[in-house]
Amino acid sequence: MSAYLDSLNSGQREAVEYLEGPLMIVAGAGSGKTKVLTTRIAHLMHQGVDTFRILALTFTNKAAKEMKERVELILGDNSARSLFIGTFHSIFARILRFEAESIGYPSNFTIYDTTDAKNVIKDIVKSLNLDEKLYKPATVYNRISAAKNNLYTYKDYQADYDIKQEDERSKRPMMGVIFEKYSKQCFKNGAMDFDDLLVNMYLMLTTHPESLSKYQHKFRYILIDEYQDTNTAQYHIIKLLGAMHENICVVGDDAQSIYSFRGASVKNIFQFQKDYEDVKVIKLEQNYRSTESILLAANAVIGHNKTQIEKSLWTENGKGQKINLVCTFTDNDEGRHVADSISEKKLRNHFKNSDFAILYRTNAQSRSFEESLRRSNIAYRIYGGLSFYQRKEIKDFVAYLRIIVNPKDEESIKRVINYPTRGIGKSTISKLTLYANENDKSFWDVLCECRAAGIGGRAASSIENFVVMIRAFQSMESKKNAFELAEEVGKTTGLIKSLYNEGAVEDLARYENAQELLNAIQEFTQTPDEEGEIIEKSLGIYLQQITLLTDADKDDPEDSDVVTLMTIHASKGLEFPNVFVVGLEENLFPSSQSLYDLDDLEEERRLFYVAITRAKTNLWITYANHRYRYGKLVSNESSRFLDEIPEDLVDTTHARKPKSGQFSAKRDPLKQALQQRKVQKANYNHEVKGQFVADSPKDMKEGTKVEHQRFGFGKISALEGPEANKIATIEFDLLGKKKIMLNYAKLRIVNV
DNA sequence: TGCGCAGGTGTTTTT
DNA sequence: CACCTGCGCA
Repeated sequence: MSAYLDSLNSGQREAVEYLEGPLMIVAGAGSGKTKVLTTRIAHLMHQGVDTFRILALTFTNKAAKEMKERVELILGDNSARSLFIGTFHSIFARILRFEAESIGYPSNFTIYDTTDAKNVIKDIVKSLNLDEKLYKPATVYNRISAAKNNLYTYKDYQADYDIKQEDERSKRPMMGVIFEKYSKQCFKNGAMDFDDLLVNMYLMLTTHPESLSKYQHKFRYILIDEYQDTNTAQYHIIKLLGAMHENICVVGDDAQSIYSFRGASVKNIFQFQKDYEDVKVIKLEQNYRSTESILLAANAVIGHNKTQIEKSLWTENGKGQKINLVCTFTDNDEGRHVADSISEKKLRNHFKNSDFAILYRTNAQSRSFEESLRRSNIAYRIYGGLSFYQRKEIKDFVAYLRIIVNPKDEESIKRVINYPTRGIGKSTISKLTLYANENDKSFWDVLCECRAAGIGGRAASSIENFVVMIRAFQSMESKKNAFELAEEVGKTTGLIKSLYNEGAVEDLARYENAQELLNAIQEFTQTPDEEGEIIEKSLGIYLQQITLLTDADKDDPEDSDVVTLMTIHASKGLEFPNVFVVGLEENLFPSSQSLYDLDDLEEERRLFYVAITRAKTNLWITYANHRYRYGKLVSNESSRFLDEIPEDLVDTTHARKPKSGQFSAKRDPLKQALQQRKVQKANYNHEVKGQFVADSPKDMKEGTKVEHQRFGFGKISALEGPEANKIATIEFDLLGKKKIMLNYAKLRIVNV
């Protein structure tokens, strides 16, 4: 039989082998959830299920990527590549690309990120002459988003009595009108925001029975990760897609539900059992990740929540070290203490940087740790925060590309029509907008006939030049690939040049970012796939992909060894040998916004539970008596959650109020030793680091031993295809057989 | 029209 | 503290 089943415990194995009919896996933290999901997919394929009939949905790209890689690893070949594994948003975007026209959208629809969406809202609030303090873009956006996540259209919204009451109470009676205008504007722009990807998927399925039936047939097996985080829209889509075969497997843990602010509802877990007859429920309660102390602490904390599914997580792992509770004077001391602890732990126990994670409640907390780590010469990486694609210079560049692909995208046109400066000012824009609205024309069409809109003189000729330029780009689209086109855009628009000319240091960085965007597009077009598979690589697809990428999706360099800094939200699903959970203070964690609502407070507690359960071996929990907030030093009480951890599990050596600077270890002998170690390590790393120069495909023959930049070492076992485009089958030491297109793969020959 | 500066304002969490 | 906005000036 299949060897991959052998490493599973009985519950896991049952979950993998129960293929037909609805299945709910209640999987506690660290109980091997990902292993079950990936093995299940591999098992399905092993049973002869076609890859394109399996749909697996996750919440983050990272989780999707890991799942794909692990399936590949189990199967030992690249047959996993055509699996539909991805986030709800990215998979639906992919499907909607095919189906968009049936609901009136162009297939090259633009995907608006939160910033784009807020800009549209800002314009609408202005055009309605509303109080911009009251109708702040973020507030309006959140309200609309919440409605959409519940599948409310603007019509539903306007008709709902309770909503109306609520908006009037908060003095925002025009919310429904803004929602309507926003929806119409996005549609007119051929654009969808994040929520629309769900809403429109639902709309498409419910209004086009033939499409619904197509996807119901196609996806014979559906798997949903983190089911406790699904919102109403996602819930209904899953239900629709799975209605024919009812082979829906959901994995979830109510204790880890931390996205209710995004419309997620734990109720979906309970509802699942009511929606289908004979739902098989399997609980995974053995934790393989953490020491007993860590697990006991986590269980004790979550025990303070009223609402939860009964389960008890246990482990066979040893008791392990006590949890370190650390109190410092200020947030800067907190940073220093964490950096020092990492140094010390590295030295004593020979951990790598990547064995450590610092987890915090809010992104703003990263500052003190960045400083202390930098000072201690510890490499780190912050996940989250501003994505590469949200930087101004990148958004500007992308806006041009978006216009080429989808000229209806008014938002993008407005963003760059006068950047770089070409003398098309505010008054001209508002004239054009007015004319467009009055004559029911798209902004682009009005640009094309700007003189009819009453524009003359210099502005008119500038606009005409702009239109000619964009049209020229559009006609290049069929002749050039995405990279060549983007390069042309950078040159012709003067975008690259304007960045280069600005001269200051940060401008140089922006210039380099623009170059990096070009590199990314180049890579997208040139390297069809890791395995050399060729799929469509149009500019339109590229643009739809990048909006859904976050900073966390960026690949780490192969040789990177860094401490991870991230929010607790972002850490879900990950594990580290050593974890610092920081900032355990009232008003911060639990957040000040959550103190007056039991449900909110319980969600904060679940968040703390998630944080604790990331740790495998060592856990530190820290807090500071004083912290800079808005530039002012404020004092804090320790978090109520700390009192919920049984005392006997905690080491309080550093928990008593220290004097400021107590933990700064200027004369620490450890530090000197560390310096030496660093030098050694650098030498050692040097060999590994060395520039990876790929060898020519011509020199590769059957039997040649090679090294792949990502896949490691292997041997070519077969060659096929024409001389100019040879495809090699390579047996990798770690990953097994893979087919690689030599023209695209980066391989170097290993001399034995 | 464009840029620089002063002042106000705000912090959860993310696809 | 850091970002954004609005205002005033060239």
